[in-house]
Amino acid sequence: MTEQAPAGDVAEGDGTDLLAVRRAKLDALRAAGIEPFPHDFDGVEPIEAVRERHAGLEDGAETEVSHRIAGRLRARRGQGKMAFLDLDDRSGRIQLQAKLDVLGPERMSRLLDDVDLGDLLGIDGVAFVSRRGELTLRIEDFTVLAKSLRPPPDKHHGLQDTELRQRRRELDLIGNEETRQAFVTRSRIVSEIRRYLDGEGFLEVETPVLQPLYGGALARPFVTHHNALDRDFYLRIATELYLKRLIVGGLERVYELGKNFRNEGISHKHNPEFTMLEWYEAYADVEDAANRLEACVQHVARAIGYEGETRWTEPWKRQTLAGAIEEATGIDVLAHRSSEELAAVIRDAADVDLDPAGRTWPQLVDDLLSKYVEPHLQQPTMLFDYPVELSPFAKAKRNPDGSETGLVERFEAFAHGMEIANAFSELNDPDEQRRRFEEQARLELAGDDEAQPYDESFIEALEQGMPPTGGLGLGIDRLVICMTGRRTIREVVLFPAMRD
RNA sequence: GCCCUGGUAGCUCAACUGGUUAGAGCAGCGGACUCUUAAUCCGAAGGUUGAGGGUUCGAGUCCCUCCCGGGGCACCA
Repeated sequence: MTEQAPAGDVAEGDGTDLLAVRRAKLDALRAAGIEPFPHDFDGVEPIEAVRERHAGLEDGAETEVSHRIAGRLRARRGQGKMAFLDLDDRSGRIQLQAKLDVLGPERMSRLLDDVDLGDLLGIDGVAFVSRRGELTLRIEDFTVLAKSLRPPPDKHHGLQDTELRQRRRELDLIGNEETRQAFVTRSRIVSEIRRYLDGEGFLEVETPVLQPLYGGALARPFVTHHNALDRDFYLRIATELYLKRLIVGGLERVYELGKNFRNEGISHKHNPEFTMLEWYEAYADVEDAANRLEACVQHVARAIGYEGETRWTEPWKRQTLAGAIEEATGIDVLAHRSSEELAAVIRDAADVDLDPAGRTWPQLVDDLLSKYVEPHLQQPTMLFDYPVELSPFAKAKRNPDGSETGLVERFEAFAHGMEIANAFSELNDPDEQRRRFEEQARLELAGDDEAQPYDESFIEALEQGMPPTGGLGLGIDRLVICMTGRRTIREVVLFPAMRD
């Protein structure tokens, strides 16, 4: 960071020390009896509302309507005895006109000499439309609301440097309209998801972030330490197990929308902390979860006025996982249920370039999915019927004749080549759940370092009796990527993880 | 963790094959201008080229180490 200029030596200068120049103007305002950091400014109207009020006026039209607005000074086009300025607030931008014959020499000089681009101003002005058709407020009075002591980003190019944009997001938000739009949209997406679920009788709940044992997903956790208890805790990797205990407790429809933490690599679709929605619905199954996901996302897309290429509001494509893999690679994974057998088929497949050495059977299926299927799923798609080995918390799918399929009732939803959601008919047979945990332990020994730890208190909860339940997890950051047309998770997380 | 690639003024970008004093625009400073909108015009400024070392008569440019981004691989959602 740049050093602050020493106080005092700022009254005169050649203008090369940008910070000193701004501090000198701060002093000049105070010397003129103007408080540069006042406490409030009442009765402010959003710029967007001013625009709506005067929509349709002709070029050159005058009004007698006065407005009070507030925002950041973005540009100034001086003309001696008259000047145009642009002011931004969250809702948009509007042009201001400052005239010597309206403001008088004293206030005109304050506005043009002591106010800088980037300062926060309150404006009282009368609306008119310029000769060239721009809605403008003629400034009757103005108030400095906060002096800006650092220069703003380039008024035309904004802030381009990706590192600066993420480390100093406030500058990105000031300088880049698209950034502000993306985060406003993110906020609306989250609130519309809540509105939908609340309207469907779900309760929003909060479960522990610090957990004595992590679980509910396949991932490595962060570890932290509680001093008074002198023991380690894990930051949650999922809310799944606690939420299901609430279903056991009779809350029937619950959701939690919050941060999860996974100690994995960082990429354009992975941030160490990320926002996840999970909901659980008693007396429902995977089909109900699928229909509800579709309804929920469709509600959101309509509510935010989504206008991109993705067909959220049409019925989503649904197919089986095995079918999608076979379509893409010609390999029928269900016909080769051991790692050795599947590895041999993968080696023989002409169009498949994967090294199956040392991979377990579920890992191989996952490899095929991630490399040959997932990247091509641009439009919303649900893949059903996952192998039981990949799904330790999902209920088995049965053939009509009652025979085993080796599959579970589960789907994952994809869009823009990314997984965005994961859902299943929740396993509620405690003995079967215990066997799945033991199978996870076996996989861990076989080389899967992210297998589930055994959670006895969760088993006990299932022994208490959990109703049949449909559960779903939705990656909020990824949904926001898709709905805002951004390329990476860093573009939709305000302060993504970075080195110090 | 590995591979590739980048870091030049407050911001956005130039600078050929290693060659004079590292250049523009915006912002800032001084001046002109009462309907401009990337306002315009005149003038004067503004740089430890990410940091450190090396090669060379000479380094923004080549080499090494480190720091911080971006892309890819691996791992994951």
